[in-house]
Amino acid sequence: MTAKRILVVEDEKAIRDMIAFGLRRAGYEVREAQDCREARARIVDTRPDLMLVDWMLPDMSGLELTRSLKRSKETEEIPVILLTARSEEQDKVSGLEGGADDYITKPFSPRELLARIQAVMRRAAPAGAADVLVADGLTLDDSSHRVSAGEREIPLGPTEYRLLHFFMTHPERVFSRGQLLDRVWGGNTYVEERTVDVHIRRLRKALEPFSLERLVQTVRGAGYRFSTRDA
Amino acid sequence: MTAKRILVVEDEKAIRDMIAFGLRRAGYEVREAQDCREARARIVDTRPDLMLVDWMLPDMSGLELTRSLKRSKETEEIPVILLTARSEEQDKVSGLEGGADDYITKPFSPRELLARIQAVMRRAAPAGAADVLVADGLTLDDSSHRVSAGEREIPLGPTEYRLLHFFMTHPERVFSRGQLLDRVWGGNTYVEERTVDVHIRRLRKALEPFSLERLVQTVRGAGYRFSTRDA
DNA sequence: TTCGAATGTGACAGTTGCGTGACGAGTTCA
DNA sequence: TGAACTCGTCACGCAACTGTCACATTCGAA
Repeated sequence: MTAKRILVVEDEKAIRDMIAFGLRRAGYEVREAQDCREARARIVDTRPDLMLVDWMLPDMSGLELTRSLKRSKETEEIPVILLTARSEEQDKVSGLEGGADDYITKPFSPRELLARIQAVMRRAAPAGAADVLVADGLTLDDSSHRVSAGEREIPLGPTEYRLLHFFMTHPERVFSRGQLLDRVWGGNTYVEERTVDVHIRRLRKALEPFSLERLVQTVRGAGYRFSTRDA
Repeated sequence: MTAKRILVVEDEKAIRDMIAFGLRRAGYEVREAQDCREARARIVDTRPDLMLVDWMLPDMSGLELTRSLKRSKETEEIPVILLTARSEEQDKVSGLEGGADDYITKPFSPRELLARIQAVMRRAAPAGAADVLVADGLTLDDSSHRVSAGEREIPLGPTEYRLLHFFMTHPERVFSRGQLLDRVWGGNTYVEERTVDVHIRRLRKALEPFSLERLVQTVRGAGYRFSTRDA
């Protein structure tokens, strides 16, 4: 897993440096911005995983920035933690109403900051909805992370599991190698397309002992398909 | 087992939010009230399993509220934990005399709060209603805080106990390290995710002499799972 | 049938994830 | 006060997993 990127929007350089220092030590990749205008530029070119935004900024309040981010489809999913100087109750209320995911009052300990960041990021990762998928004799229970044929469990590696999960949630459809890389591996990984073949092979091999390999079908010239109907 | 309901009675919104936030992340259902009047309304319509009551409230002191609750048949069984700003011995004494089940001074850590809540709920559980969890040869008796295999008791540290308890109340499900930190350690703590591994290890080690370590299973790339079915 | 392109398959080396023992700091209890 | 716990972190090592390659096989168009 690559390092998470955090964008720190804070006008006071001293504070910004301190925060950045602490975050880098904790293994995050840090980008900085002095004001809202610069923040917007950074958002576009670094696509941060989380933002720390000071309440008081020279050009526009952090709250307004947050609000406007949450209004845009592009940016609404980026979690925001607001930094405020005083623990004014009113601020907190409007901060959360404005769409911030958490707030923290200065002064704060590095540990507290890290705790909030971790908590917010965890929350941002949504819990899956569909739980038990069934196709022919094959069952995939996502909550227990088990795949089985009847009573017998089928051991799968992480990638094979994700691949099968994707297929079972999108049955009867052909996906090109490129599409599979996007949706199963994740948009910004670069691996050879033929790598997909290998994992298809591994998945089939795991299904073989149960004669279920026919569920994973090759569509020559197009890609692969998961289907209960025979090819 | 459905989620336990906790009613938080605290006038300062900031503190209330923080507490509620932590409790929700730990899996509780949280209701909030700003003062004693509102608290009474919530008690009636939500029947909480436990109450957290601030000492200083605008309309009536938390102590008085507690006293009056303990006088009524309807409400005397609801456990109450008092929150106070200072750790004055005097307060503590009168707090407990007033019928509170426990007492915690601000500031407190999320884990401390969770620990007290669990302890109080355990104590409050009616003696007869054995909340004993069993899985294979393993028994966890929450009322006596004992874990045993057959006749032999298994010694566990506090964290290992909470971990096992959480697992046994959520069997057959995979939890990531992050989720475990949320639900076992408490929502706002920052510790390395690998710390979970170490406690898993300690738990397994304690179960080893009874060949029960297989109940705690690793799901590579996903987290850990408690299951009686073999991996 | 033949040939080139697409796909299947086994092996390999680098990487990652997890298990494990050790250690220092902080707590609790006698 | 000191001994016994407990906790979080670290470093090391192994086993599982990953991506890539080379070679084999299959398919379809001509």
